[in-house]
Amino acid sequence: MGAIIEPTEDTRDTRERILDAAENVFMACGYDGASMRQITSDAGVNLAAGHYHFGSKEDLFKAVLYRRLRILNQERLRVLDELEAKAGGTPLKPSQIVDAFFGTLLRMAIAHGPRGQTFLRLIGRTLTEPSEFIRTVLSKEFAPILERYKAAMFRALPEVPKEEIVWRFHFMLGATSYAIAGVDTLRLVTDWETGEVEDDLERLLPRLMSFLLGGLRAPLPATPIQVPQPRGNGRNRRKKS
Amino acid sequence: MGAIIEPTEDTRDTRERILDAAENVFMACGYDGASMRQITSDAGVNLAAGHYHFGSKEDLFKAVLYRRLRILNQERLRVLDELEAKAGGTPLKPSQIVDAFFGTLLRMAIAHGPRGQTFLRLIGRTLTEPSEFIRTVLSKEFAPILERYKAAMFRALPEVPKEEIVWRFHFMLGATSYAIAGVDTLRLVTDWETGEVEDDLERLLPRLMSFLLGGLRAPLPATPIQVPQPRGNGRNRRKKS
DNA sequence: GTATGATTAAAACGTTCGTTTAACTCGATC
DNA sequence: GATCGAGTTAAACGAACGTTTTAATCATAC
Repeated sequence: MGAIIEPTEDTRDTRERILDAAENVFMACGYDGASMRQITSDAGVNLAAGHYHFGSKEDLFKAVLYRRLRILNQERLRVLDELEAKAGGTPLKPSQIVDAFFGTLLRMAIAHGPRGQTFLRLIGRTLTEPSEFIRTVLSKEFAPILERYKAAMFRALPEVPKEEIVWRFHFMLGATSYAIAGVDTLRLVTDWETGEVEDDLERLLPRLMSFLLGGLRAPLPATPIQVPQPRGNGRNRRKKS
Repeated sequence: MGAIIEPTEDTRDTRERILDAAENVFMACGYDGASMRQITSDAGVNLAAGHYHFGSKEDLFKAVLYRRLRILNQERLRVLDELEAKAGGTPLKPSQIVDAFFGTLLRMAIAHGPRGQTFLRLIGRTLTEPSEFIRTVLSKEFAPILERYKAAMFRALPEVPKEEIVWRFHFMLGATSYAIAGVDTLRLVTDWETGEVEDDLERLLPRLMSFLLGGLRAPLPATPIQVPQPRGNGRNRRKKS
């Protein structure tokens, strides 16, 4: 403190102001529903400033995604690296991998406060938008991460067919994205007895983790045509009831 | 057959042609991304026909949702009624309830062919669109169904806190919606070894059901601050590892 | 002070959107 | 065969959109 001016709403960089406003509007309205006019208006800057700093609406959307996604996925890689280093050559436990991927996501969102949660919901929405350029963005940013985590999961569950693991990872992604993105939707549908969203986000982590691990460890479905399995297929297949 | 003309693309009702085209476009582009011009053009009808038959874009979207959602949810109620009638007064098994809700969804989608799958993905997308009028539509259509299923679930799992059940139902909804809506998104991200979508939809059901039930039955998370429970609070609270 | 490069501001461009209007077609009804 | 109403068509409306242009502003270096 002293001579340095605090980054208040009025002194923050125009670029960041636009990014923050865009994050909000894109989350609330979706990519197509958001307009540059509303974004720049919310940010308190001129309409042309958006194009001056980011070029186009598409590039602004990319910038919004990249800003936090890059940090998140770097952290995801770092945590996985650290776990694997500690484990030496032995495979990780599935719970460790799940926590490294989904736990990191939620912990970072919590750490970033309301903005983190906004971004969380934006991601949840974005993953269901099949627009061409959005898929390209997601593909480029997620592909290396998912490859690493897939590999770790294959090593952790050698007796489970890879196809099943991939599907279950997909299910876990869905449960997580949706749990965050759709909170208000379903809150409106049914008057369930959940508290405030802010409180919930911290309680959500253990809840979600339990669910994800339960699903991941569930007995494999009785496949009508079983993919030829080399060996050792009969383990960890019992459920409790 | 004979004098009756088959409902081909050219003889079907204008209304239905518009509904089908709208279903496709809304699924592919989202509500905001879709335009009346593209919908009516795909349907091979005049632009004004859309407004003549449905009034507005909003009402067209509602009509698209209602057309199948009504049937789906009626069937969901019917199945649940039938199960509870068979069970007499005893609570249902959780697996029965999950299958009645999510299994009915997937089976109906399979039964309706490609159109069923399109609708499935449309629903998956729609549930993450927090637009005001969409939430109203979903609320009105889903509220009674969810109340019935929630009640059945509470009866089936009397020892589990209701809050946890609701959350896990939420997670299950997410895993399901996303598993369908996001298939292509993630197929692009990672080159996982899944076959064709059409084949997958039938294999998806047992896979998804295993995952959902595994998550539903997972040990409850170790809650740091337990909500005051009237009685019988000490059971099934252990995590397994 | 003046020149310079980066940023902001206001205004307009062309396009596309949802929606409406008005004319038109056509089969059924009397 | 004139009437009428439901359905269809072409054309246009005003608004909102992304984007561009042009001028004004500002700090900084000479």
